[in-house]
Amino acid sequence: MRRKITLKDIARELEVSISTVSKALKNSAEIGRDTKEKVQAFAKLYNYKPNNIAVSLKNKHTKNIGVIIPDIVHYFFTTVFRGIEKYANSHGYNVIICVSDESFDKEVINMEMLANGSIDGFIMALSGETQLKNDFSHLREVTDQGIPLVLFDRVTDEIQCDKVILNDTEITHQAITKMIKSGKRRIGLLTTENFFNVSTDREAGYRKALTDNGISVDENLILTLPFNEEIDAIGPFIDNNDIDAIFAVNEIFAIHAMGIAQGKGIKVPEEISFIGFTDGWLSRYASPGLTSIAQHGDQMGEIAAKMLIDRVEEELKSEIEIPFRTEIVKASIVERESTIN
Amino acid sequence: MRRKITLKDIARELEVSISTVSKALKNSAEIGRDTKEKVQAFAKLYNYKPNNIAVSLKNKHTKNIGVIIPDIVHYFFTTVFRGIEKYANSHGYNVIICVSDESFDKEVINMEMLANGSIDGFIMALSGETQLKNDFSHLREVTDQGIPLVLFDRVTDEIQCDKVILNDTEITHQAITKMIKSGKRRIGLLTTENFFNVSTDREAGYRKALTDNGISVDENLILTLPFNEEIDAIGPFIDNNDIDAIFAVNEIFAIHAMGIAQGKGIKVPEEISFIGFTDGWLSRYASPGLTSIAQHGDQMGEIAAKMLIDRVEEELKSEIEIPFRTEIVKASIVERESTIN
DNA sequence: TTGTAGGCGTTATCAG
DNA sequence: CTGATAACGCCTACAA
Repeated sequence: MRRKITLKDIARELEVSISTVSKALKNSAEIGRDTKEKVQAFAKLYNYKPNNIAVSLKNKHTKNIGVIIPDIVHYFFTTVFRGIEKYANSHGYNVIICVSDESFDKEVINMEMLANGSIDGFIMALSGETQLKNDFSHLREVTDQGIPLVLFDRVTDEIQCDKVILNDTEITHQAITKMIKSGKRRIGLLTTENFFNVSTDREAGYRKALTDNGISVDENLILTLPFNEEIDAIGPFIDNNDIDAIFAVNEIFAIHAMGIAQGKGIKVPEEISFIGFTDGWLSRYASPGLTSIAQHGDQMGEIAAKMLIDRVEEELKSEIEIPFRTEIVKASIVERESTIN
Repeated sequence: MRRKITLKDIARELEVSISTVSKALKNSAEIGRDTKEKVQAFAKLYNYKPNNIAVSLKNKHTKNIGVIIPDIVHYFFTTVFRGIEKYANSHGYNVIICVSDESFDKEVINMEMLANGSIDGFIMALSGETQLKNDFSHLREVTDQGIPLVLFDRVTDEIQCDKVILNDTEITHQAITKMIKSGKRRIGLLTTENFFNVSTDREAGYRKALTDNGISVDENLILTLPFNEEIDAIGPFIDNNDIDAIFAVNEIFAIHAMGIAQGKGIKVPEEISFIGFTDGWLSRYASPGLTSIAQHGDQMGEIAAKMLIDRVEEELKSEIEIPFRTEIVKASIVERESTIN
């Protein structure tokens, strides 16, 4: 078990000084040709690689990005993460990922763990509890220390930082309008507790689309479902409201609702059509295929990573402050068989 | 923008030495009560936290675990990751995750990035290309340096290290036997290229179950599908082989096949029954619900993390060598409506 | 009870 | 062209 070799080891073996070795390996012009060659050959032979930790300590940046998301077994977050990882890796950064599990406390603990030098910046989506409590002191803590932060999807106006969001309101407006155009009038909305900014935005799009098309909003057609998968309310909701279309703020709700409708012998999409947010595996493989809103998580992730890394690297070079930006990713509607074209 | 405070800062402010501060914060008996109180109060006030990087450099371990998996948008890997993250976090470790994307080169690059001091050990599942090439020099490189490694699911006998695997052969045997017991005789197997150890193991279970039950293996009933989702072959496969059951080595193949069968008007499970590996969202929400093999990814992840952390921490304390272990997680069959009970 | 010094591995500045 | 020295932030054996 050959231990990792250090500059010091090379210096000792070659009977030169540590700094000579360091410079030789960087091909510094200060070092003589033969010394350089000797050192480089030796280093290659013993597979020398600088110790990341020591470099980090010296340079005061780690080339690590911290990502904190509410859940990993979740198509959308997974794709965002993939985008982050892809961009980060191709730019020499590693990704440390923590899962808040929708818990405020875990989010705080994770941030503290990482904020003590382990990472150069954060990319995160707020946990449900954090949005509920509306307490962002841990984020402020971090930004006050000058650690760059990029929020995506689940964001808040309370914190000044870079953000990447979806055009939730607009795309929902489009989707609802599409349903109306296809002749639907009694369109149900399946949503989550409204402390989620995304649910609020989607509901706004829903309401506006209806009124823009001369349909008044019937509050009975809006069903708020709890966090966990308690879906018993969907059956009666369909039965009692003369519904002819359902828009759901996530894939699971949509698939559930469609299954329940099919179980009642209701024809999809003729009698009830369905659209769900998140164009994941479920939407693709449902039968009939579920028309859905593609959130382009990969793209959001790449943008978030780019914003963060750009900021990190700018701050290294210059002292000029970059203003915070909010990038909006445009969702798209993926048409399948659960809606009338 | 208040920068992070260091021991040196505290020492300067309080006009004591750095080591006094260091000891005081650790409640060392060497330090006088009032000095300790003064230092601790000051540290709390300014929210002092030791710099992880400096501690890592000093202690020569980072409290980071490197995880390398082939894919993240994949139910099974996601659950394993969740298990790893959960165990690691509760033991003060962070998780750095890299995605090999089934590519040998990416796997190598990622390992090299992390092996230079960033992590205390690796947990990984081999990429498809790595299993195909059968080249594990990058793993050996790492283990030779004394970096602990735990392989899970996609493993190899070529490398001596801790491993966590599923009882693939056995559970497949059980599942096939179950199908036979329910009256099925022409049982098809949908599998992937056999360089994956898991596919090989599952096929072995399939073959053994048939012969154990007096059914000879018909090679026409084994369909090998490529990596990507090329599924055109499934239709003819069903048509031409008088098939009455299908076992698939993953969820997607199973769902695809079931959809194709349903499209042909074939009754599930009476005419053809289905079982798929991976008890993910798709299996749960398919209609009919897909009977599937739960791989208990969370559990595999926790075990892998425990094995790794135990080894890392043992090596710090003592010099005794812990022998390598292979833990076997027992899968279970989740019965749904795609099979006859 | 407190402080000094050396070191973890690297880099950068400055002197020779 | 090469080397000594200091520094990044922390820890600890040893000295005072």
